[in-house]
Amino acid sequence: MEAYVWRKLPGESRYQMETTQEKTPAEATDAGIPCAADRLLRKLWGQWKTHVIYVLGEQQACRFGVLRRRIAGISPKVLTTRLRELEADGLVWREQENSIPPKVTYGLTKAGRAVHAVLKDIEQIDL
Amino acid sequence: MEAYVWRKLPGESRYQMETTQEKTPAEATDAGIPCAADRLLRKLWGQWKTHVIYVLGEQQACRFGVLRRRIAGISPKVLTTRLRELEADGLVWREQENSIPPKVTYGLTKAGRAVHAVLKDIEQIDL
DNA sequence: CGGGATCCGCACGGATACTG
DNA sequence: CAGTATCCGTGCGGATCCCG
Repeated sequence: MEAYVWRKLPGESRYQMETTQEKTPAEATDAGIPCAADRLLRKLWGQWKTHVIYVLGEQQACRFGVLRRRIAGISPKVLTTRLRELEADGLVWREQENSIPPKVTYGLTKAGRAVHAVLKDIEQIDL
Repeated sequence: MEAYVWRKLPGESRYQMETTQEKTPAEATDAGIPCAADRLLRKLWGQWKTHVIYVLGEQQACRFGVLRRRIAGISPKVLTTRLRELEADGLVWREQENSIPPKVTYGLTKAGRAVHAVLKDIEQIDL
């Protein structure tokens, strides 16, 4: 592998490079695999997500307003969005009581608690 | 906590809400702490980063071109950027040989190997 | 080979206002 | 209370070209 041709031809000002396609089947296929860890970590991308998991992990359940107050600086819109994403990813459940005033409670699913545990582990390791 | 006043005044069409500032000092301070796990995970945000760590983790050291070929679809510019970020975060080292043709080698630092291990762990857990 | 320089689109997050 | 609706700036990633 790693063979190539690279030279400055006489009379040319620029260098020329010709790669001789030496990609092995292995090299061609073993790329592109979105690794398992990546799938999980992507669910935690974006601001606030880990923070939400943390707060929800400490309590059993939590209402929107409490969450919002415990996560200083987050706007309601963003908090809603993050919660919806986490819910779609199966990490968070949502329970709505159609009363006046409205009352919505959030909590971690089993998967969510697993992620919370992972976060705790990572926190221990740190660097 | 969680006390509030909320009512529809006679003659008004909209509801009124007055929050009585009930934030406890605890609630006010325990937010905003960027948790340790977050610090580490942020280093892995953005596309390709975990992939780069993976590939570098499997070999001891790796040249730019090889890396590029093993990560299908990444552009050289983006790969460079990611590598520079990982280097700045202390996860990757870089060794340059000022020859013609240039020859640059990358590898994981101790911290990088730790992260690689974490990735492997997460992969096991998955969901 | 291993990049740097540039341009460009758009998704993401923030701010503000409104509502049943 | 627990959201939606709207606007808006920027940052990230991709594409392209260049270079010793």
